[in-house]
Parts: sequence; C-alpha cells; structure tokens
Amino acid sequence: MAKAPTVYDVAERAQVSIATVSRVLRTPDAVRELTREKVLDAVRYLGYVPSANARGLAARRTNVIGLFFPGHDDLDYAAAVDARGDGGVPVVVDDDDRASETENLYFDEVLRGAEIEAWRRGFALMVAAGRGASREALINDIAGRVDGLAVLSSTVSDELLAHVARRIPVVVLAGSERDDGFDHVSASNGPGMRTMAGYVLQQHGVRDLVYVAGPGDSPDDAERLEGFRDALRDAGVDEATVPIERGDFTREGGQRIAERLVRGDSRPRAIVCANDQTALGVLDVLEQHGIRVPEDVLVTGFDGITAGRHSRPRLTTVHQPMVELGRAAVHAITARLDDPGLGPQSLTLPVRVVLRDSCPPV
Amino acid sequence: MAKAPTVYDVAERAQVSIATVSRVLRTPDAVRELTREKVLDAVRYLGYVPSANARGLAARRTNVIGLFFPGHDDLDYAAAVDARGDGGVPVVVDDDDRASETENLYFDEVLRGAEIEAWRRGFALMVAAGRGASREALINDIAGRVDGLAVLSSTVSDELLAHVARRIPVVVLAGSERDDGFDHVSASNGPGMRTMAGYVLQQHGVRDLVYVAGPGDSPDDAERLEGFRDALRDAGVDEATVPIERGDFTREGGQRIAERLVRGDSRPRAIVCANDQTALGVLDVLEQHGIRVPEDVLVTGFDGITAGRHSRPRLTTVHQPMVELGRAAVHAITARLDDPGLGPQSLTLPVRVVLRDSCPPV
DNA sequence: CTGAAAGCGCTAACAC
DNA sequence: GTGTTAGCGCTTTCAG
Repeated sequence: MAKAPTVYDVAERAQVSIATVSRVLRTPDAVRELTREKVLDAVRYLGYVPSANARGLAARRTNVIGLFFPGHDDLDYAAAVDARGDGGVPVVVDDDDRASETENLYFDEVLRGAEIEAWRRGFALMVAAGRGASREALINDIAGRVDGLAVLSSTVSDELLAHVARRIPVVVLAGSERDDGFDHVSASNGPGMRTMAGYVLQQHGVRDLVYVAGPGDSPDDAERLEGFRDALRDAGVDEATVPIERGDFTREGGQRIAERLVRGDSRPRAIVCANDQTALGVLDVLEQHGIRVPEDVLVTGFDGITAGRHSRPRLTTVHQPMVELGRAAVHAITARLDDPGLGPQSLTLPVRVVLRDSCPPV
Repeated sequence: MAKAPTVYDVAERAQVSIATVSRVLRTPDAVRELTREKVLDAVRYLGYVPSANARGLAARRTNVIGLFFPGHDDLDYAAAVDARGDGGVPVVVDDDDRASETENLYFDEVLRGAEIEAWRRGFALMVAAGRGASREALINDIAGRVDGLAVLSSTVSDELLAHVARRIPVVVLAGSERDDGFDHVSASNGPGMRTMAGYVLQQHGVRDLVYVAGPGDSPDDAERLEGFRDALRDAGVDEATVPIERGDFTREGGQRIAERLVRGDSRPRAIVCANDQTALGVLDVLEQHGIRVPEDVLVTGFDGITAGRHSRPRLTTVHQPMVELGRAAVHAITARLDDPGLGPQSLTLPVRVVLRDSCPPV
C-alpha cells in the first residue's frame, strides 16, 4: 500500500501518454491492439487501480446511487467488538428472543432490490442508516457522493431533502405521493387495506370489528386507514360503530392494545391491523388468553414480513413487494438521470392479499 | 439541479476565499464566528453540497468502506420493474414458497453489522454483489472508490484480491485464515462443529450417524468437517464407520441426500449437517416420509439462520454471530487504516450451540 | 485568522 | 491512433 500508482505511472511504464491509458480503460476499441497490451501489462505490473474520485471529478458523475433509511434500533451501537473465540463453545438451550428478528426485514428486502437494480444498471450502491442527530450531516455527506438518492419516507425533513434535491435526483420511498416535487415509489396501501378489510366484512360477514392503526405521522398508515374506511363504506357499515385504536407499528404496541381489547366486555369478532408487527403482537396476547384464532377472532396484518408466515396461527396479510420497491426506486433515479427534464414521477406498486390461518379463505 | 454550486460560488457570495469556506466545513473552530456565519448562510442560500469526489481526491481518502459478496440468485435480474398498481388487488390463498426466503439472511445480517460499524466510525458503506463474469471489473471498480474492502471468502480469486490489496486494506470474511497476507475475520467453525457433534455423540450416545458436508471449495466447510472428525476421535468412534455425504449448502441438496438416506436399508440415528439450509432440506424429506425427529432421527445444522427457529421441528444448530462478523470486518479495516504497519490480523468470533427440538437437550 | 496557490488523478476536447 | 492540455472541486501548506 505504498503510494498507489496513477495513470502517470502506468503511462510512463507503457511508454504512452496518460490519455492513452485512460482510453484503454474506458474505450478499449479506440486503441491499437499492441498499445492496449502494453498498457494492460503495465497496469498489472504496477497493481494499478483507477481512482474513482478523480474519475468522478473529471467526468462529473459518480455512478453511485445512495439509499438512506432510518437507523436500526439503537440498542448496542456502543458495544465493542471484542469477543474472541477461545475454543470454548457454550451450549445453550434455545433462546427464543422473537423480538429482534422481525425488525429489519423490510429494509433488508428493499435494500436487496435496490442493490440488484443498481448494479444491473452499472451503478454502485451506497447505503446509509441515519441515526438521530447525525442524520443531517449524514444525508449531506452521502448526497455529495452519489448521483441520486433514495430516501425512506419520513426519515428526513422535507427541508433537508429539498436542499439535497437541488443537486441530485431524490426519490421518496413508501410515502404517499404528496405534491412535493420529489419522485415517489410506494405500494397500494389504500386499495390493499380496502380489499383486506373488505374480505373480512363481506366474505366473513363480520360486523363487529376493530381497527388498529399505526403512528399518526406515517403516510402509509394514513392511506391504510383510509382504505379501511372505504371498505366500511363499501359494506355499508357505519364508521361510528367501529373503534379505531392507535398503535405504533410495533409488536409491543399490538400487545398493549390487545390486552385492553381482551379485558373489555364486548370482544370483537375481528381485529384488522395496520401492519404485521402489530398483528403479531395481537396474536401473542390472544394466545395467552386462550382465545382461538380464527375461530373466536380473526386477525389480519399488512406488509408480508417473513415472521408472519411462521407465526401460530399463520398470519393473513397484505403483501407488499418490498424487493420491487427497492428496484423501482433505483429505476426512478436512473430514469431521471437519463432525462433530467422529467416531471415528478409517482409509481405505485401492486400488493396482494394473502390468506392464511388467522383469517382463512371462506 | 442546474449546475451544482461549488466552493467558489460560496466563497464569492460570502466574500471570503475558498480556503475559508473549506475551513468552515472541516475545521469550524479555526474560523472567526462572524466569518463562519457568513459562509454558512451562503451555503444554505445556494444549496451547496460538497463534492465527495473532489474532497476525496484532494484529501486522498474516500471515507468509504466496501463490502463485496456473491450476487443473489440470478433468478430474475432481467425482470423489468413494470408492474403498476391499477387498484385491483388480487386475493390469494397462502403461497408458501419456502425456498426464497431463507437465502440471503446470512448476508443481510453481515451487512447490517458492517453498516452499523462503518457509520459509527465515520465511514460510509458501499455494497456490491458480484455476479459471474462482471466480478472482476466490479471489484476493481469498487476498489477504486473505497478506503478498504471486506470480501466474502471464495468470491474473488486470490490474484485479484492481491492486486486490490496493493492499494487498500482487504479483509476476508468467513474464510479460514490462510497464510495469504490478508486480514481475516471468521467464526469458530471447527470448535463449533466439534462441540455440536460431540453433543450428539456423547450426550445422546449416538454411534450410528451421517455427516452431510458442503461444497468442497468452502474453507468454512472444510473446517467444520475437521471439527466433526475431531468429535469422532474424542468419542472414540472409528471414522471409517461414519459416512460423509457431500451436499452443496442448499436446501435442495439436503433433500437430495436425505432421499438417498431414507431409501437405504440402515437408517442412521443422527444426521449432522454442515449448514442450516442443508439440515432444513433433510427435515423436509424426513417429514415427508413420516420419520419422526428427534424420536427416530436427530438432525443438526450450522449457522443459526432465522428459518431454523421456525422449522418443524425447530432446528438445533451452531449459531454464528453474523452481525458481529460484519462489524468485526469493518473494525479490522479501520484498524489497519489507522495503523498501516500492522501485520496480518486474524479474528475468530465465538459461536454457540443452540439446542432446539431437532436434537434436544438430554 | 485568512488568502494565494499548488496540486490530488483523471477525462475530454482538441491537435497532430 | 495518440499526445497535449485544460480543468473537475476541494484540501492544504505557506505567507501574511
């Protein structure tokens, strides 16, 4: 790792000009075979690796796309990496901490989609999980490194986003399309929930149900609630007769609300939840109290996280195409890069209702 | 997105020199309060975002760390993102494709660990999944963009790695430490398997067992097999009496081998697998054939992927600290960046045997 | 504390 | 085909 060799070093060794070296690397066909060989030999000999910085600076583009989303749970960031295997392997019985595992599946999948699409289009992918205070600095930092940025809805202030958007295309993921001038990519939250709730109302003929919403500040949540209301209307059910509880999209939140519901005197026939985590929490509590699902109560979620396929009973849900969301986000960015003149784009990806045990097919 | 403003624009508007602008951004304390304010105002007004390329070029470091691993299944890379939500939401009954979900958990977790550690240390993280032929170009490309690179074992030829390592620190993930001059971060494969198999042999008193290995080219696999042999020796079991089947670390591979085993006349009492996927495949087949686990046959895996917690029966396994692997890799890189003089480092992270239903505690 | 000026390594006209 | 020559936008001495 002494001093990294540069085009100059390569040029000198190959007895050509630096322009030729550059050509061999970028447009090999524009160079005579023999010359090319000489240059490549020098490259190998010197261990030359082109500096993306210099290239980016000269070419005015980085060929990198950024993906920004909220940080993982702040649990143990400070924990040092100091555990060392000393040969002693502990044997433990199980250790079923259900909480941790379900959390980030959503981002993992979006990330995977973005990753696939980015490289397919010749871009590198830079990921950043913003935490608390550092967020502003972070987003600015990353913005300076990429040609375009995909940001998860509500993780960054519009103001900051606008600042960044002056420089590079920004696409907002999973938020409803507001008239904010950004590109948007999201899933059919409203129609999805409308169909799900409609199934409960129409096919199962339920009239006595409860809706467990998410935190008020989420656009996704708002759309789902709206879809739920539509379903009530479709079924001719008076909204006033249907309680709306406010959860927070977490398993614990679902548990808390379910506790209250279970204690109440009039137990609903169905609990429609705004996301899977919440629904899983509800299932936890119902099971604890010996309430049978789906016999006594129907439960539905939204998202389609993996954990829902393995729950007992398995969770009926509205599945979002998370990988596709990631891909679409990258696609939107590259589209705008290719044609900066484009007006604001909004893509809504289809969802599907997946019937499993917690609200089975009739 | 007109022309992005530069230090010059900011300097002009703030009536200072570009050097001062740079100072305000890098070392704010070295600038008078009043001057700083003027500059910051100009920054906000102009929507200035510093170019990481220019900075990297001038400062000779990118502050980015790269993570490279094998591409995801080549399934549908070509599939275009063209599905659009038209309001019609399909309702489907279940659709339990078990295959797809378990695949990339390992990378997802490593990635998460790397991500956490990178940002904690002030580095951005660039991820790249290399596919087939493009791999060489890719790795070179990414190498030019980062200050250090973590590579998953056996995804890149040693030759290429050596080339890259001349320029930046490279750490190999999850491969055994060979004397190749690279830094290594891995888990206690050998001791882990030795303990796991030892448990089967000693605690359950099994003598009649089969080992299902992975693909021959994986160093992890080799270490695990070695650990298995050690366990046999520990238990005084003649190696010659224990069949070693060769799988390929996939669920299908496990199924294939289990089919053979089930058909054979002498059914083993235990099947020790080199990874979880394989073990899950084995479980699939045993269940199909009505063979009870653990009553008739014990099954163990290795890795600790989430799917193993949800299988029926739940899978006993050796758990690797995947998130920690990612963190440790990044840590190793930053350590070397701080002190380039360091000799080759090798970190082996501890694993633990997790007893679940498929091979329960005695 | 602030400014002037010299690069960092590469690309992209533009000549030859 | 190949070489020359400007920059790209920022950091960093070195003066002042």
